[in-house]
Amino acid sequence: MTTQTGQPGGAATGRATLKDVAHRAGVSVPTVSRVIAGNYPVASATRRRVEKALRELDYVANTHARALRGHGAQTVAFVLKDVRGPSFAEVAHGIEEEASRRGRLCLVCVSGGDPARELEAVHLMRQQGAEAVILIGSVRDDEPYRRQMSAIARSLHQSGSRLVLCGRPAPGDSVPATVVEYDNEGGAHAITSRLLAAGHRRVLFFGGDAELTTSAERLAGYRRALSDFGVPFDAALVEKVPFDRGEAYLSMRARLHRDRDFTGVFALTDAVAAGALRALAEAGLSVPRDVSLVGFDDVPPATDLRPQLTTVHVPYEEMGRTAVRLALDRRGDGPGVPEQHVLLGTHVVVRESVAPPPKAD
Amino acid sequence: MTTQTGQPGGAATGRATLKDVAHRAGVSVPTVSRVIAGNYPVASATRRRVEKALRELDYVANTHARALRGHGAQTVAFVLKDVRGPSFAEVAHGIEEEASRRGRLCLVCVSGGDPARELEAVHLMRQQGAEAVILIGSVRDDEPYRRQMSAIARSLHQSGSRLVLCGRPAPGDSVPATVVEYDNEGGAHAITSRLLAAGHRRVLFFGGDAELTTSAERLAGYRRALSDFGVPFDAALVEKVPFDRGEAYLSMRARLHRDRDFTGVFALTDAVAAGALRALAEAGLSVPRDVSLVGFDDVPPATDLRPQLTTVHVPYEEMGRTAVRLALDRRGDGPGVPEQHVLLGTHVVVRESVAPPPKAD
DNA sequence: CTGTTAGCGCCTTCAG
DNA sequence: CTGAAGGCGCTAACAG
Repeated sequence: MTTQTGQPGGAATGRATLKDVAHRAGVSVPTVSRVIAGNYPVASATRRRVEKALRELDYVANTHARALRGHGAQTVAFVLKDVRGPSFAEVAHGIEEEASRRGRLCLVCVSGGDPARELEAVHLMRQQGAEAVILIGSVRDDEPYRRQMSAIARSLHQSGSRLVLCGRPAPGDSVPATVVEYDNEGGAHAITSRLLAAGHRRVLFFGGDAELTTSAERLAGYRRALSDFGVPFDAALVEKVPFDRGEAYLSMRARLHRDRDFTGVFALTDAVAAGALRALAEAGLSVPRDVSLVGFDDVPPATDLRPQLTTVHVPYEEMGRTAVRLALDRRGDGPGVPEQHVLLGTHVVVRESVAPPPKAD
Repeated sequence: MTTQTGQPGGAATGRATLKDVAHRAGVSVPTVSRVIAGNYPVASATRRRVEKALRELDYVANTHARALRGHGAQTVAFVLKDVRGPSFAEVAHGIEEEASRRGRLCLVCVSGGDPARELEAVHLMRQQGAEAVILIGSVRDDEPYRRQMSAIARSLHQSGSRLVLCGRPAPGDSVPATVVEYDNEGGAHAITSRLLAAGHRRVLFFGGDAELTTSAERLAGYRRALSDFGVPFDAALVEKVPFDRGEAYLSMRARLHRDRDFTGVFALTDAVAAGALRALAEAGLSVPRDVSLVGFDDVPPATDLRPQLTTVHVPYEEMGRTAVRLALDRRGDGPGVPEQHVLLGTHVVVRESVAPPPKAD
């Protein structure tokens, strides 16, 4: 590595170091360092020579050496299930924008929804000394989850970093973590209420693995709305289907083959709604004339559907931005009052997919 | 930092270091290192004590120190315009999957399409000593671009890293960069030919900034198809519109207001097609009965459109994977034969949005 | 089997 | 204004 030829300045291979630059400029290493930092007096003749050498050798500082020396790595890390999901992508975008606004680089990992992979990713990020580790998306909220998150939060906290939980529940009180959630239950309540207010009484809750917090919370909102309207809950109207548009299509097709005992559908996500819509259309059912349909997420493709989807807006991008902001601004606080919890609002976006149920009930 | 209390093992703040662990286990630092590496004989009694201390102190290695010591940072870096674009997201996913399969962490930056921001990102990534720097997406292929990319490629190459250009042209020959492109021109030719073969003669080329390579190449394919079918090119049938669905909608609405002098539309991307479709539908034009419409990209939401979009499939995810694979496998090669160039194939996916033009021509 | 020594690239004292 | 010395955390050589 560097110049082992004895000849100063004849960089052979590898990146040029301060030493190489110093040799070439005929000065000492600290002088070069000072020219770069610019926060110390250096004779302008010297400075010019150094700057020339810097340019000629195409010098770039070594972040690792810098991180080792003092100021840790200026990085923000995050883990998500899959960047291809539009809602995840929005969160990621928010994180990246806010991080880069603050001069930070981002580390990403995808977990594919596998908790073990997520843990592994966290481990790598811890090794990197990331300033914040942001974990995104729904989980099974069980004991192991809480225990693990608490442990991670504490480890990170102790090493001067911060765990941020985004769109997933806090693992318990007095755990030094930042939690940024959005109002799943409220959004689900509001959108279900729309359907109910329009006169629907048989509303299919379509999609979701009840084990996952997102599904559970949306289901809870659905049930509360039902109860507000005095409509009894019917377990037969809860259809369990994966998050995916293709699966959703198949699932709705099967359901329609079995029965059509509903006039409204609350799809767990916009993508699921898209799949459902296709099955509905193929079955000769018109939305919203025969069946009303709503989604959740308000991702851009929701406006490409015909009819355009009435759905719940979730501030995903803001969630990402907030995660970074809170984690970074909180740095330097002592161990006092370590928890932080933010709940972002959601709201219904009315478009074209809801109408009163058909008369012939 | 670390344990300055004099009391061994009483880690106060900051992450535990090998020294802390060594103190607590009553051994020397290298011994701990050896236990961790596991590639050296250590007495099992000692090993157990060390492992206990490791656990108790919640030790994690410091990547920066490791990177500094020898084997550089095990990271792959990439820059893209915006993760929210489905096609970009697919590339990103391919990169992340392949990188994590090889135990690498990913560094990301978004540029917003601004070359200056992109350059800045590259600089940061160079400082990080990333094993590969992958630049994704369309560019203006001018002299400054080529010069800059060549310079970056050479710098990176010299420091043992690698520049990968993904979905953008090579900056010239004998530049030590890896280029992974896909066949824009061929895809555009094929899909335009579909329209032409169905009998269309007035095909609107809808969307795109001709300055950008992607647009230019797709336009070239369109023109070649025209020429193959003996249809004269008409500049009035080239509508310049941004990549965005919303802009596309507005643009198509305006166009339809002006004239309807076409029976087929080749939208530059699926998102643009979605916007166009909406305007078409609102104008009372049925696709494909009145107008045929095709897109490019074959992203998942293309199947949510009604009718489902006939489009060109682009292997975005594979592009990402290939980028990582080539960059990492090529490491250790000498300076000989440094260029690498891969052109991935594209193909038409026939769905429902193309039909013969209406009879009443 | 284990400890001592040295140095990766950088920056911050401290002396000139 | 500039150089010499030391150390961040880790690992690879060498001793013992």
